[in-house]
Amino acid sequence: MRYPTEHKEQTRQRIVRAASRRFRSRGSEGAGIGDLMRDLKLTHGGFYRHFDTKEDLFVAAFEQALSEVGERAQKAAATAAPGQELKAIIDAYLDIEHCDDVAGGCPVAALATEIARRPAQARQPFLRALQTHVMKMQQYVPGANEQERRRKTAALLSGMAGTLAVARAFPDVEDRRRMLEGARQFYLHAVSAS
Amino acid sequence: MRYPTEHKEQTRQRIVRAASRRFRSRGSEGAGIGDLMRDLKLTHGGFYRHFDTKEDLFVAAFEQALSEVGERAQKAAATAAPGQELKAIIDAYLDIEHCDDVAGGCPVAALATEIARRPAQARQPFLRALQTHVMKMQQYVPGANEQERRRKTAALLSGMAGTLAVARAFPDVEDRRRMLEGARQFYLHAVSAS
DNA sequence: TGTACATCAGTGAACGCGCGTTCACTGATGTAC
DNA sequence: TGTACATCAGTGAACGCGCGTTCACTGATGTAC
Repeated sequence: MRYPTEHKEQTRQRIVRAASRRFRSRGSEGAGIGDLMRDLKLTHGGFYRHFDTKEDLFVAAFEQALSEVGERAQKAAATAAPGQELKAIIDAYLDIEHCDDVAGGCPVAALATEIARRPAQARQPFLRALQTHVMKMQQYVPGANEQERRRKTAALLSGMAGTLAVARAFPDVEDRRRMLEGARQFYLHAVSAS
Repeated sequence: MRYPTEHKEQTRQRIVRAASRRFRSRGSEGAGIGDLMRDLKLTHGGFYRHFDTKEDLFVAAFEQALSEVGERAQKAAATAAPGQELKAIIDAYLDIEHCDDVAGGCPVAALATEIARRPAQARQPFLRALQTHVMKMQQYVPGANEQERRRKTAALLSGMAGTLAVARAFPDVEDRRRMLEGARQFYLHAVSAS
């Protein structure tokens, strides 16, 4: 059957959004094309009308997730009291709800190790997405010049991602809360002007 | 053929050490039993004389790797000038050689996301190993009381692991160096007395 | 001292399963005439 | 306006491959008598 003109693009977006959640929850190897398409009430064969390979989907899903996270951070900054933007970003990132929502959370915290394992050429789209994200975020980080702000931003974001990933290993929610609270103080102190 | 009494234990250790490196490089799903045993000049069937499942091996490999990393950190602290122990630990961890030696490096930086994905019960041995590691390290971190030192240690170690994982995604060694250098300053500042 | 048997780390064929990918096919709608 | 054909998102069987695990077997050495 033939579909309306915009139908294909809509299906593609549904695939990317669902995949983005599945990859974050289960990793790139743990999430299969068949299950994904079944959840969308489609069959696995149709997947290849939208993507050449699973890897292409993984890239699109990562980019999608990272831009979501970036927007959420900017929203947190926008609604913060003046001068409290960075604190708001840190608090929102190291939040228990973010910690417990792996599928909807930061893809760096969920997938960083898998990206580093890919061959160098396959990493390029991820790196571009990461660099764009850091550039968007560095405006909120204090520092003497752009380079310093940039490096602090990279350290802060990658550090918080690591903390979130480790906190997620703890089955007890109170353990996670304590770890996140400790980390909020730690990172807040780390970014304060020296 | 029958082997000397200690032979089995030696083989087991060879398997764990080799697996520990392979898991860190390739992830728990990317490293197969067949390849692993072949590298050790053994066949895959013999594996099950030493471990019931691949998961058991993964646990042993993680513990092995984390204790190696802990010993290396303590060695760095032991050879540092008085008062410079923590700086020595941070510098050794965020070192370009550590960054580029995934197989021999910190298993938290290489595998944290995979551990968080396991069912709660399967995570327990990893958590025990992590907690032991944090307890060994907290003596080097300043703080008003043990709880504060402990939380700072957890934030520092998980943060540095995240930074290392992200740095490894960059194909260019100078990019990695810059990121590590920025992070060293960041974490050094973060742990300094407020 | 000699002999028969037990042990058990390691071997390698085989099994079962999941998964990414391919491909011939479907059928509703758009388009050409 | 009507008709024949083209399009193409989606279907579902099939393929190939890798991998974790099982299992009957091997054979050198230890042990019992």
